[in-house]
Amino acid sequence: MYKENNLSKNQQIIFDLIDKSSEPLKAYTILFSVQKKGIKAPPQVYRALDKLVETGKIHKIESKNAFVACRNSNCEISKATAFSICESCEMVDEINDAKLTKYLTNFSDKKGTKYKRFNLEFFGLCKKCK
Amino acid sequence: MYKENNLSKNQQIIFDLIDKSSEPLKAYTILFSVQKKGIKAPPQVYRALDKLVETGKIHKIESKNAFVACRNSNCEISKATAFSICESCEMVDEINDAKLTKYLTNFSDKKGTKYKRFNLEFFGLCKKCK
DNA sequence: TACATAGTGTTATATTATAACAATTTTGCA
DNA sequence: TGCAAAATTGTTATAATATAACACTATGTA
Ligand SMILES: [Zn+2]
Ligand SMILES: [Zn+2]
Ligand SMILES: [Zn+2]
Ligand SMILES: [Zn+2]
Repeated sequence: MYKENNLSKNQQIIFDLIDKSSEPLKAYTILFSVQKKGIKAPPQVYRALDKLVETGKIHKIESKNAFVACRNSNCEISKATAFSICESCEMVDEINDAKLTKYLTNFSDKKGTKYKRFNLEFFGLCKKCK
Repeated sequence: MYKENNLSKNQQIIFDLIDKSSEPLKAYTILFSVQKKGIKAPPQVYRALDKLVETGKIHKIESKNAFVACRNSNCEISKATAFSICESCEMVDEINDAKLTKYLTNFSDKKGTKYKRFNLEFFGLCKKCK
């Protein structure tokens, strides 16, 4: 079963839920939603989330402790993530901007250090809320 | 007492602790450290932290749930923050790069939306750990 | 003084996340 | 095919992070 799509049963259930959601989902919201499917305890949810984040299927919105499905081509396996977050309605959109990604991926600080990963969160008002 | 430096007693105690620290501090680490000074309960710590974040004296490192003192000129009151985070030793440095700030402050997405605030976290290895 | 705003102290509780252990399923490969 | 390693699952308990609610005190300004 695992081979077919490389997601395990719990991972698939939880990914489907996140993928269908129009807003970021929190771990315990997910837990309550999937209890009817037999996922009953927090570790089951967190383990699936960890794996999905690791493989770039989902991203964690750090400022919200919530998870969204990746809408890009897996963000070079999550080395370069950027989001816009509405401060009014909580909406989150993944930003897919090649120039921005390039700029930040190539960024080096004053000591000349380059970084191998970044996460960027923009805050403001979405179109609806403006 | 408040007027002298615009920080209240608890705010000053907690700011001093964070400011002197060479690494990000977590709320409960702070709580344990200041109990001898009479700050005994989580809400006292979180309220001070909230105010210090709000006024730009400290920043929250979202990926670590920890707090650092601002090392810039208060980051235009925390509208534009960027950090480098070592994945090995946990060290965090605030990035102060005018070009980067300008680039991101002026960034507008494909729909032309501009954002009023951002937080950027870079991950990699610091000089020591490389 | 008197009022509004900000800060404090306290108890309890909500929310987010992991440790630890036993069992089963899947996978890669001899 | 058959076996061991790796991944996944299930479960209980607990750790770590954060807020609600309420009573009270200090401060700034009119
Ligand atoms: Zn993505
Ligand atoms: Zn909105
Ligand atoms: Zn700063
Ligand atoms: Zn380091």
